[in-house]
Amino acid sequence: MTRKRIQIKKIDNISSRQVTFSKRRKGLFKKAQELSTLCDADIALIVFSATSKLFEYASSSMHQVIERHDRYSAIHRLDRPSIELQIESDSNNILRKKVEDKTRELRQMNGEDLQGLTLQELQKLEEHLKRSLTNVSKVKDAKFMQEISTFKRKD
Amino acid sequence: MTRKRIQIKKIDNISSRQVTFSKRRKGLFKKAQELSTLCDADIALIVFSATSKLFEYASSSMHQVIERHDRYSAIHRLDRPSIELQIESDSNNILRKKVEDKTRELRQMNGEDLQGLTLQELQKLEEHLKRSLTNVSKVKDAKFMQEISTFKRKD
DNA sequence: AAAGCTATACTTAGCCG
DNA sequence: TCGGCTAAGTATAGCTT
Repeated sequence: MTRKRIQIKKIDNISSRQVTFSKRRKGLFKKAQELSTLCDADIALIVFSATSKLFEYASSSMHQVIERHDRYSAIHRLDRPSIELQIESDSNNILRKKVEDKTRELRQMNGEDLQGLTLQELQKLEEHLKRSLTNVSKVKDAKFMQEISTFKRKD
Repeated sequence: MTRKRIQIKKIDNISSRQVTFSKRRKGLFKKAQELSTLCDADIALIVFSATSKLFEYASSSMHQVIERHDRYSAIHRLDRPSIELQIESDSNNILRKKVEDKTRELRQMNGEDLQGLTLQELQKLEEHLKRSLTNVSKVKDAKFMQEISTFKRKD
């Protein structure tokens, strides 16, 4: 039990340091991913353990965020050949693509980013939203009636 | 007061999204620095806001951590595929979670899987869909008028 | 050493000025 | 918009298994 408040300084005991590292690392990565989702931020997190093991998280792709950071920082680093060698895993690429697609779909379902769509696509989207709305309203009304009758029965 | 638990999905309201971004970003950076101190880890954290502003933290130097990351990636990709697989599976899990979240959100936007929602949530979803529909209709009508006038000009 | 528990510390969503 | 508040949600230190 966290029955004590701890000081933020290097933990002496090696095994409890490792346990804490693993727990807090997990928490940190979770927070990073939550921030990215909640606020639509692009995040890269690189963690090297004291034993030089690498753990990383990137909301889009590590390569992309680092490149973007470099550009933003306006630091000239022409000698970065190693990064070009990075071959993303197929599985990651597929998942990333999936996230990208669903993000775009959600945006359009929200009525954003519509300028690229054709008239036909817009009509289809409009029909889709009407059907969704009808469904949601139906379920909501049913729920409402249900709550009313539950309330009445209590009298 | 945090009197409610929130869903991890993009926050609709822009100003509360910005407030949350600023608060959680601060928390994330604090956690990163604590982990670094407690466990002697070397950490780099890069955050781009939705408006493309850069926020960064590095326990040593950003440049150094990125270089180290590149070296590690390059070396271990060649020599130690097992560690790469470990990292990949972490990253895959996060991506999978993201796909899952977005899939659920899309289903609800489609008017499916609504039985778990409260009356309040259903009302909110209904309002959301109405706003989206209004937007889409507006863009569609504008496009329609535009195409009509293009057509007329051709005669 | 790894996994699980829980009391406590910490974080934060929604509100107010 | 901003900074501060606080109830409620979440993370985790130290313990147990």
